[in-house]
Amino acid sequence: MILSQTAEYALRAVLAIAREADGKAVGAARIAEELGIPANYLSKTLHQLARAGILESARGKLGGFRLARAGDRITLLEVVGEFDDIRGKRSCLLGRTTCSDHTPCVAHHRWKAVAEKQAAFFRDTTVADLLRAG
Amino acid sequence: MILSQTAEYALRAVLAIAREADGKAVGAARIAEELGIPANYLSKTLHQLARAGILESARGKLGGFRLARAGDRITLLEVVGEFDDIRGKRSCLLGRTTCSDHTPCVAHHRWKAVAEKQAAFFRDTTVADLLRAG
DNA sequence: CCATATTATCATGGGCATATGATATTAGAG
DNA sequence: CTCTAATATCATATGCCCATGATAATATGG
Repeated sequence: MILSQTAEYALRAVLAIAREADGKAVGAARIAEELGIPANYLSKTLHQLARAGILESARGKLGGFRLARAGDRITLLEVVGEFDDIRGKRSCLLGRTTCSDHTPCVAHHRWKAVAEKQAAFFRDTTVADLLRAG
Repeated sequence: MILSQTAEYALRAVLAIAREADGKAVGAARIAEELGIPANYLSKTLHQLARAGILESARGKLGGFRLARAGDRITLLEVVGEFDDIRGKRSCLLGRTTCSDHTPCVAHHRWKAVAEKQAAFFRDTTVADLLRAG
C-alpha cells in the first residue's frame, strides 16, 4: 500500500463526504458502513480531520461531518499528510537525513524525478478534481 | 519512508556488496558496521536475499556475501520486491482490489501516471546504474 | 583434529499501526 | 425536561515490523 490504512480511510471518507450534494452533515456511522470501514476507528480519524480544519463536526442529532471548505480548496496532501509523512523523510530512497542536490546519495538524481512527480500529484490534486473524474 | 526499514537495509547492503572491487565475499558484520545497521538483523536480511538468488553466501572463514550476478543484471525491483509489495496492491491509491482502466476508481487515471513512473524506476534501474551514479 | 570465524537459525521482546469496546459529552426533538 | 442520536474520549487488545540475544552448523587454516 502506498498510503497507510488510516490515510486511505481518511481520503475515501473525505471523498464520500464531499459527494454529499448540498453540504449536509453526514454521520460517521453511515460513512463507515458505506465504505466498509470500522466505525469506531473512522470516528477518530474524522475527528482528527476536523481538528486539522479539513472537516467540520457537529454533535447531537442532525450532527455529523461536512467539508470545512469547498472541495476545490482541499488538496490530497492536506488530507493524507495529516496521517502519513508524504514529504520529509520520504525524500531519500536510501533513508539518509542529509540528501540533497548538493549532497546526493547514489540514487538521488534518478529517484528525484519520481518523487517529485508523486509530490506534485498530492500537492496539486484536489478533492474536487477526483469527484469530477468519477 | 517510501521503503520499509528492511527493504532499505537490503538495498543499501546490496550496493555496499556490489562496490567490492573484485567480487570478493564481504562479511555481514563488516557491512552492518559500515552502514550502521543492526548486525543480527542484517544477517537475516542478507540470507533472504541469498535464498532469492540475488546474493551468494559462503560460511566459515573467508565466507561472506557476494552478488550472484553482475550488478547490471540486478534490478532494484528484485532487491526491494523481496521485502515490500511494490506492485500488486500498491496499484490502487484507494485500496480497491479491482481497479483497472476498465473499472477505475475516481483517482485511477490521475494516479496511474505517477504509479507507472515509480514502477518503471524500480523495474528499469539496476544496481550497476546506481554505482555509476555514485 | 582443533581452533576460529562466519553464516544459519531459533527464541524472545518492544513499539507502533490498527482495531474493538465502553463510556462521557453534547445537542436536537417532542 | 427528558429521550435519543450523534460526536468525543478513554481503555484495551492484537498483529506485524523491527530488533536483540543466544545457539547451531559449517568451512578454513594450522
